[in-house]
Formats: sequence, structure tokens, C-alpha cells
Amino acid sequence: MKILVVDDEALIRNVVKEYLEAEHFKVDEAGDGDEAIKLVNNKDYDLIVLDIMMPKKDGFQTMKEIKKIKNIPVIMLSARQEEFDKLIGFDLGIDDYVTKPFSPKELVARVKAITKRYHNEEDKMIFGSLTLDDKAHEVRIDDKLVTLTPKEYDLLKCFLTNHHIALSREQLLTNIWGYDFYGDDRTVDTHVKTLRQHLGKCGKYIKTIRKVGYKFEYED
Amino acid sequence: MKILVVDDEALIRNVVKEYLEAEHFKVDEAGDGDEAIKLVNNKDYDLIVLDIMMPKKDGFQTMKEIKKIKNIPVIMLSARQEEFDKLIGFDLGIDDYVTKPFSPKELVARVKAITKRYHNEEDKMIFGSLTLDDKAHEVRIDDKLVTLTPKEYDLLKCFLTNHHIALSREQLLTNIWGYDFYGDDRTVDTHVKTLRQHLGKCGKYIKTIRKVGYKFEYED
DNA sequence: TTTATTCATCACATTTTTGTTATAATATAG
DNA sequence: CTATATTATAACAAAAATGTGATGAATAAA
Repeated sequence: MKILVVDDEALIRNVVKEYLEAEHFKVDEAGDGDEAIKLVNNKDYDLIVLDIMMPKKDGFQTMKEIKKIKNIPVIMLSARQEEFDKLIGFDLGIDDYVTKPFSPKELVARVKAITKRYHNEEDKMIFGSLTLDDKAHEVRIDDKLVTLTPKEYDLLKCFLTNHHIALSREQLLTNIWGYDFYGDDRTVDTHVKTLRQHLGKCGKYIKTIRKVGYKFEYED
Repeated sequence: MKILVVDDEALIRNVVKEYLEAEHFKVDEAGDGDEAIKLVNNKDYDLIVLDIMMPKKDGFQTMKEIKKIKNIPVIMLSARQEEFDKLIGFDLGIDDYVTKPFSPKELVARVKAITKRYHNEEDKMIFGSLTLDDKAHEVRIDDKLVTLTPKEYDLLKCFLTNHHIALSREQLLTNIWGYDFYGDDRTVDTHVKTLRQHLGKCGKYIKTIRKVGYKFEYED
């Protein structure tokens, strides 16, 4: 995941870079718009953090030119809120913006949000080699599609959204079967059984908690 | 839970230290930034209370350097509100701040809030190295998972929620076994035995009270 | 309608947990 | 210190909970 940080102030660039690198992003720097454009021409970035106020070529113009080359998500940095009021009229495809003074933590959070959105990972739940993509209604293990029955799918989804939390059979029944299900508790057991079978090596992440129910626990 | 207090004024350090120690935190002191950095290199702290205005190296710079070594939550102390206005632009990961003159109680409250948040301990019962996470239905000793039988788990949970309180066998029976249990009193003894075994070094916190029953008593 | 899937329940196997007993260890009162 | 009351421990059989495969009913698909 590579990010380009464009700002004329080296201090700001450094702070941003350090924070992003701490989150395992790879970061390049550019001191002005032209340098940024050159870099975009030669390398692929997943996101650009771009300051508006820059001496030679402002963030505005820079973005225009970059968007002609490649469609890369952009987070804009502005010195003051007012600068944005100008900006908003010119929707050039800004994905997000942050006003200075900004907290690097906030910036990192926004970067993460955008890269996720961009890579369509919003509705994916990932636990090691097991992924559930709710939008696609797909479950994969090592990128290989796993077909589950509807109940199994709902059950797995419930486990993943509540991973680390012990769920009683009753909770699972009301959550998945509905509050008006008056059947046997042990129906859950059967579905857990088949779900475990279908999940193969990942089946073991569904732990049995005696006298309580089940729990999805990845790692340990 | 270890805390490092960094301030050039010994008086402030002492006040903070005393208050934190009253809440069973372990506290180290540093009189300047370099001393603090040295300590961070050698020891593990859960939180740092850091004064901004210090003669040789200010809190700012100190924090920058500390964050390069380890990611430890920081509470900043400033003399006046205005100092923060400068600071906020360069938020390098401050978790909270307190302006002087501050109430020690408030500081302690913030310290507690942050350490809890940081260790995700909102719903955990913690007694030294023993933790019970009821949501996850998990018991750990020194972060190592301990497997208990259902009755042992219930028993421990009952002891922890009523720590410091003597519980008769009858109370335990009605609480855990149910009011309609007509078995032997001695049943409790057996389960206390196995529970103690499973708790290892923490087993000794379950005290026997002759002629009465048992009590969970954690002492520092 | 026919066919295929999915589902809920049952019955039995397997595993874990539990209560009791008998006996040893320990504390307390006299 | 001794006798007695009380608790700790170990072993084991009974009970309970869960895993599993089979089956017919229900549902959806063709």
C-alpha cells in the first residue's frame, strides 16, 4: 500500500510519513506539485495526501493534472477551514480532507478508511485465510470459494461479527432463526457441525463452550 | 501497571506520584526529557505523564523521541491553556492532556480511563495477574488461557463479583447450583479444590473461612 | 409437477463434568 | 497436647452436554 505525501513543509511531510509508516504504509514524499506529478507518472500510488497551499503550484492545480494521468484517491490538507469553502465548489474528486492543525492519528484513520473503501474491503471480514464478503455474499478460504447453505452463512456471519464473544444457543437462535422460533436448542449444534465441516481447516476457530454455547476465536 | 512521570519540578512529580500510588500504580520519575527517554528504553511503561514546559528538552520533543522507541500512551501537562493551541497542530499521538493547576483526582481519573481503554479492559475483572472476561467467557493468568469447567467458571465469577465478601456454602449453592439443589454441602469444597488447582498460583486468593465458607481476597 | 437442497429433529456415540464417597490433613477448643 | 470438628484430596460412577449420522419434512429450483 503506497502513499504519496505532497507538502512544501518538510516538517509536515515527516510527521505524516512517520505516522503512516508506523501503520505499515510505504510513503514517498514530494515537495511541490511538479515533483508529485513526476512521481505519479513513474510509480503507482494507492493514495495521495496533498497540501492545498503550496508556493509554485497549488494543490488544486496539482490534483487536476494528476487526475488526468491516473485516478488515485486524494486526501487534501488545508491550512484553514475557509480554504475549503472555496474548494467545495470545485469537486475534482477529493475523497476526503483534513484541516490543519490536524492530528496525525485522524489523518491515518482517514487514510485507512479510504484505502479500504477503494479496495472494496469495507464489508469483508478477514480472519487469517478466512474471509467473508457480505456484499458479494461470499466466503473464501485461501481465496477459494466455499459454498455454504443460507443458515450456515448467517451463522458464520454472526460468529464473525461477534468474534471473541461467547454466544449462547438461544442468542444464536433469536439472532438467526428469529425470536419466534420455538424449536430445539440443539438445532444450532447441527448447523455448527455442518458449518465446521464446510470451513475445513478453519472450522476449529468455532470453539465450543460447554454449558454456554459457541464462540468464534481466531488466533490462540 | 507502570507509569512514568516526567516533570522538572520535583514537587509536582511527588504529588502526582503519591496520588497514583494510592491507586496501586507503580510510578517512576524523570526530571527531564533525556532521563525519561533513557528509562523508556530500559523499562516498559503503560503510560507516561509528561510536562510540556521543561528547561532542557520540552515535552514535545521528548514525546517525539519516545514515540520512536515505543508506542506508549501519553498524557500531557501544560502550564496554561494557550500552550496547547500551539501543541494541537502537532499532535503526535497525545491521548489526553491536563492543564495546570490540575486536580490530582482528575489526573488519576484520566490515567485510569486511558489505561483501561488501551488494554480493552472495559468488561474484564482484573485481580493482579488473574483476569476474567465474561463476554469472551475466558479466564487468564499472566495472559495465559486457563480452561475451567462450567461450575468452576461460575464459582470463580461469583467469587470475583463478591470479592472481599465471605460466602457460605449455602449461598454458593443457591447462587450457582440453584435454589432447588438438594445435594451435599461438601460439593462446594470439591469444586473449590479443583478451582484452586486450576488457578495455580492464584488459587491462594480463595481463602477458607472455617465454620463459614470461602472468600476471594486479593492482596497486593 | 418433479427434483434437489436445505432443514429440524431424533437416536446413539463420545466426551466432559459432576456429586458422592472414603480417607487424609489441618485447624481449633479445651 | 489431645480430641474433635472442619476442610482438603483422590477416586470413581453417574449424569450431563456435545458430536455425529440418519431420516423425513419443508422449501426452493427446474
